[in-house]
Amino acid sequence: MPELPEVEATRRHLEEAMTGRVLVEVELSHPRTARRNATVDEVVTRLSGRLVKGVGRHGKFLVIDLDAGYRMVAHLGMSGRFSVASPADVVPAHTHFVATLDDGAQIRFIDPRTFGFVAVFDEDEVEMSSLARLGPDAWSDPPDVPRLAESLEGRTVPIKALLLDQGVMSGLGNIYADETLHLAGIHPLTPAGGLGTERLELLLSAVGSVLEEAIEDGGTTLSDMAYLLPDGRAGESLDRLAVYGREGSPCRRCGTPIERIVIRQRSSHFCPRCQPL
DNA sequence: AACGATCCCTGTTGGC
DNA sequence: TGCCAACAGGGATCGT
Repeated sequence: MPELPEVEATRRHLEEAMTGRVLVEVELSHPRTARRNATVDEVVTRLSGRLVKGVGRHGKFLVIDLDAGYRMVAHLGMSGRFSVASPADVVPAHTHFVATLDDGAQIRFIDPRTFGFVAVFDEDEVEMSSLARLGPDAWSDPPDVPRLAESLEGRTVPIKALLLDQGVMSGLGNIYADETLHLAGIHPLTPAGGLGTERLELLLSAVGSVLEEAIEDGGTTLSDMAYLLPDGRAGESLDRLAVYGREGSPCRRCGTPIERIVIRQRSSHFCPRCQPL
């Protein structure tokens, strides 16, 4: 499922394809994809004719700067992906959004489960949106140890749940949160507020290296997931995963079978020997 | 305020 | 072999 590395890989493709281009025609065919705005028509009207000034990212949100004071904000959700295509290319099932650029290319948003969205906000609306409540980006602007310690002070919530809290630090999802905790040697049920300076340093270091490596690989494509890069290629990070989806398989470090538990209704994978509680 | 549960959605999978 | 329930989870929302 798309997390920070997959969104960053997507951002790079969209930046190349969209920067300096004009959205000459916009089609939006699914109301759920437009649900952050008032109506489907509002999204289409606001986007049509806009010049793309740049393509950014905050956590798992894509933030595309437009002229006239608008920002296109998109989230891939569980199953969303963008495609940079030619109008002649076959349109995949579940294509809910298509923007045709002034060079003829098409930016398409394909999202079977419709957890993702495409929105367009003015400045005031961005302030009111969930974007404004995001913590610092886990890769490009990670908190330092004192700042993270302050966020975690007194928190009893398991560290795994806290890594998924986008208000503390944004970009990690279930896969890379598990991978990060394994690399740092921290049990996912460890109370967040109980981590000392030394383990917080390990944790932040692990966040950086896990994300860096995944970005180099173009993200993770799971066998049962639709995530693909905008050029149609699959991410290549799957074979590197140490714990996610490896319940019962030997830990790559010590050989102990990987265990799976449920935390906050989500699977957590860990090595009981490398990550003692 | 902090924390936990539920809901949304559909392609894939596993059990019978 | 075929069918269907269970499963996957990011973020919004609500209850405790």
